Amino acid sequence: MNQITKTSAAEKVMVICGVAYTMSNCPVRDVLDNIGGKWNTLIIQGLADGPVRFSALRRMIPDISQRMLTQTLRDLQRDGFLTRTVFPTQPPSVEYALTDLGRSFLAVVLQLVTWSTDNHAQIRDARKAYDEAEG
Amino acid sequence: MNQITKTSAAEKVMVICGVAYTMSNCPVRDVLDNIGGKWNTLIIQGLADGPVRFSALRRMIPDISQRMLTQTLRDLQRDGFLTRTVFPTQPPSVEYALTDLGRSFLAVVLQLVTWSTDNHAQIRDARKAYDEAEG
DNA sequence: CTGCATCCCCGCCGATACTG
DNA sequence: CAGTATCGGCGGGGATGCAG
Repeated sequence: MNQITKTSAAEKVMVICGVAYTMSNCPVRDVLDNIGGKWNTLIIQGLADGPVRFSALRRMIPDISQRMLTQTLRDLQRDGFLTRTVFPTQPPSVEYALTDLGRSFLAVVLQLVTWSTDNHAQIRDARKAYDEAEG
Repeated sequence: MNQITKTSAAEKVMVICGVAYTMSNCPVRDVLDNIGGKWNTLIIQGLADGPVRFSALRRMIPDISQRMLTQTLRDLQRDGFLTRTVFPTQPPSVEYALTDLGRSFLAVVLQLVTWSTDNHAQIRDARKAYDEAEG
């Protein structure tokens, strides 16, 4: 039987591709958090061409609040996707850059972008048809 | 300049890989909604081997509430990832199955799973190192 | 320039109870 | 069996103001 998640006596367990994980140590969850967030993938893409300073990132993604920029950058740094280097200038400047892990992840993100654009029309059509049918 | 999103006079615009979208018609957003959700990818994987009935899905993913199962299935159906077929038995039975689009999407999800498991250890280590350094 | 703290809204999601 | 309806918590994320 192809069981995805199961509830054992004490601990919730999810089975993905035949391997069991708890909800808290599931690798897919860890990655999903870095994909599902509103700004994560945009920031990753923003760093694709090399190190970028904080204020430059803000200009690249004007819609983001600096609160979310700071927070998302910290999350991504914590997970090892990017590095943060502070230059002791006056006023200080901070540069963010993808790590090897981050570049590897960027490849996955770009595949996602490719698939999305390739199939966007189909999704929109399905959505429209569904909404018209149900009302 | 590699601008990701820009704010024009009236409408917020995001630029991904050189192409501009509004926040509401962005293809990546549409797909991200189907990836970032808590249960979407699990359900997609649950249907990998063929059509599955509602109650069978519940058994495959015991942690999910039937509220979220119903809702996520409806969302995925709306976007054209799966079909819903009702059999007029007594009591009624409903079968869910991936569409071609859904199977295509499943491939993306599986690549995500692969990348996650391959790089899980590295992420956990980075996270641990970060937490120990900062406190 | 970069970042933190605070307030607050809103949508996801869980729990529970009820229908054809 | 396969839903729907309702309530409520919790967290993501926006707006604003302050600090080094």
